[in-house]
Amino acid sequence: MSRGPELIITEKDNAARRIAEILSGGSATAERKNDVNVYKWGGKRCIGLSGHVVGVDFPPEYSDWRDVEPVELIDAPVRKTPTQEGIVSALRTLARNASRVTIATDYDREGELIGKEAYELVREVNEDAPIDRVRFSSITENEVREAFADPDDLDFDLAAAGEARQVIDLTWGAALTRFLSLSARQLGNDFISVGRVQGPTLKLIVDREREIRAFDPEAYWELFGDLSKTGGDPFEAQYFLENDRGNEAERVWDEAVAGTLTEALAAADDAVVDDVRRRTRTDEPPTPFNTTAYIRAAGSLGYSAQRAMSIAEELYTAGYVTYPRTDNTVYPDDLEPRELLEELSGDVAFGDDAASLLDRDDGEIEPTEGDEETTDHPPIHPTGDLPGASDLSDDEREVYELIVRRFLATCAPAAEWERLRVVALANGEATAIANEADPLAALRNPDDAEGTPELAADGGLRLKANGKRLLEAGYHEVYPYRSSDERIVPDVEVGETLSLSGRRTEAKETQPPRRYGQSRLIEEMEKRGVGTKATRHRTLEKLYDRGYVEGDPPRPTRLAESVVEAAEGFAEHVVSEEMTAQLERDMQAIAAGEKGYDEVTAASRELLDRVFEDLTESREAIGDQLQESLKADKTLGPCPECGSDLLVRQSRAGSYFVGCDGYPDCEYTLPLPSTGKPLILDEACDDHDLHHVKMLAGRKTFVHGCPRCKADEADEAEDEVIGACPDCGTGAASPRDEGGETADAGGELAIKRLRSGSRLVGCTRYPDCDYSLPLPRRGEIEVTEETCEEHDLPHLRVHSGDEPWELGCPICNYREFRAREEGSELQTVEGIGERTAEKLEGAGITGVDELKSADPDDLAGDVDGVGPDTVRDWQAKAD
DNA sequence: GCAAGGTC
Repeated sequence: MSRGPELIITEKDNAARRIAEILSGGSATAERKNDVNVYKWGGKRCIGLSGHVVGVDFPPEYSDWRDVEPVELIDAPVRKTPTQEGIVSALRTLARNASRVTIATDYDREGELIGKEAYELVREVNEDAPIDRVRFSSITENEVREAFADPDDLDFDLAAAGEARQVIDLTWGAALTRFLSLSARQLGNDFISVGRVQGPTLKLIVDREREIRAFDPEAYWELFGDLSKTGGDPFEAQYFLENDRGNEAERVWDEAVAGTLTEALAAADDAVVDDVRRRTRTDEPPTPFNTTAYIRAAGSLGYSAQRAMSIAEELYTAGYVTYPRTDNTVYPDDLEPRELLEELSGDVAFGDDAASLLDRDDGEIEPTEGDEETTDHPPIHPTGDLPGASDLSDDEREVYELIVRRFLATCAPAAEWERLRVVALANGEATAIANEADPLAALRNPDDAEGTPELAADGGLRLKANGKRLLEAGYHEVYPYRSSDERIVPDVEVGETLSLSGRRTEAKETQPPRRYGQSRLIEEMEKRGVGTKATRHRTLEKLYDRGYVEGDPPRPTRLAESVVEAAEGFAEHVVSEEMTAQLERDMQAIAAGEKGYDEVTAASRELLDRVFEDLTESREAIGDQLQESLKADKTLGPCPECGSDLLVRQSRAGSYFVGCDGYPDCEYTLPLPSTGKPLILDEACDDHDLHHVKMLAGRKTFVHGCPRCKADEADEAEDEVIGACPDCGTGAASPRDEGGETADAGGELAIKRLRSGSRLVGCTRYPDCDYSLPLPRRGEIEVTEETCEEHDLPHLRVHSGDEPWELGCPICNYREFRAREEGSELQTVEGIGERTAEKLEGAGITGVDELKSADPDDLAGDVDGVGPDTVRDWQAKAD
């Protein structure tokens, strides 16, 4: 047996570094091998993989989509090949002379499989060294030491469960994806994919869209009035009816009854308090963050799921927060909340709040726990290493504070609310009139299957008001992301008379269910067991990339509907969450030794064989349907010249425009705005029968409308001259170019409207002179009497929204705009956020070039809270 | 070029 060093293998570099630190007592040194860190101390080496370093795939003879029938993939062999050559070869080199190997990958099923992959790579070069497995769910001194003191063996059954999943996912995914793509002749980048996770996720979105489309709105009425004590503030109360089962109804489903009740309400000047109920309610602090809860909270701050995960990843690699991909909602025993709170109390933003939790009278700190306790990683929480003032961008800072405050909240006391419910009976004529109405009709909800309930004994017209008051702010003191708004209803007594004013009846309609937002979808996926903490947000991204959903909240395209329909008809399994559930059961059975890998994969292949029997017969019909949908997703409406369809197309340069399906016979086109990606809306133009277009461009998203209307408006609009062109007009200072053309060619500046919908101030001699200044897309532009002395141009005023705003001189405006852009250019440097950029601008640094050429010591003297080293750091990063 | 699952 070899007497070489002992080798420890982890799932990722970060874990390798920390484990080396713990086991070596801090003496480990790092060394690069093939771009991989190897940590070294005494007779030990520790290397981190990068998740799976080998992948499953078919042999190369199956790689041509046209040569191989998709059905052949079902029984094709599946191989494992290295996908991370550098890491694999480093591992082989280290393993060759290792005397012992310890697998320390993550403590979950996928970690066991990654461990087995490492095991096999080791065995290829070293037949003898004993190979152990250690398991721990958080990388802390105690857990790691205990695990290494008592190592275990790899669980080959558990790893085999993971391998079964790999093979089943690959065969189903590849065979069906190729089948759909080939049948619709979509072979380039626009192939049509399906899989065990994207299938049910897409069906979830499409099913909701079907519900929305099938929804039939129902009219109803609600009545309100404002009550007040003498001299007191008014508070809103709502009409309701209560039956003998104690059920309350606020909605009136009959227009005539609503009319009578409105009359009754009008007849009352005051109302007598009939009932006052007061109770306190405990509002428990939130549970620790797992990935899904974190994505949801970041979502309510306006971050997409993708963005939230990438920021968390940054914070993790920088060492400020723990691993962001976790299912766990229970802190490990090792976590000392008191110590962590002490470390956090050093921060300027949340330090006082952290300290306030340490100062509580009862002294005890007992963090909350969620329902999900797993072995993978701890819940996401701050590490206690505080970032410096300029270490984070603004977004990173905001998200970091969210994670910190979530931790604070889990250590904070519950909040206490007082709920106050007041019921008042309208006085005067109201009762008599109200009793004329058929209150049964008022209470009858068409959706209520229980039938008509008995009425409460007393008639009349009753109003209720619900108030809530925060008695103990509790965790809200440290966690401002959940509403702690109060609704004040004053203290009143039974029998007290309140005056009634502000009576109103609101006509409403029932609303269709809402589309799922991104974080809501991820929550649904988790609830249904579809995907994992590390993949759910990526699956969503994939649906966007594949052209299955657009916009936010994601809306399915026609293509998505056709794919789901085709799957429902022929391969229901792949759009059903039951596929994952079944697989999960099989994996449990393999892990428990009750079923074999071969048995499970063979059964899955048989099922896929049967799917293909039906599918093959309908190949053409499915292909036609998919192609039709692909075209429908791009169709705006009829071409005015030839009657074919107008389609959204993309030029070779990448810009979007509207072109005719009859091209090249018909060359009709319309321009689209240059910013954003076009989304075709349901709404259509009455004049041209063309669908409206929305341009998706993040925060700059806007509705363009009917592209033909926009082009017509531009054609009809007169240019409005506002002055001389500074490049070629009267008084222009210098010769324009060496082509002999001189200044003072008589060019004038005019407000112009382009066919693409944008507006600008440009030279009347365009295209000979291309001087131009941008104008906002929205609002009426008024040319005022006021003149800019510097540029001899009128000030402009923009009328959009409620208040007109002053754009001022268009040249000055553009100059300010450019300055702002330059300022924000600073933010492209890692570590510089909005606030830091502002400070730098205050010191006269407005662009990256200026930053690079600045003297670090001088600049540090001019900017608060920034040292020369930080400046040098920025300068290095800006290069 | 297909999936889903790791990690960066």
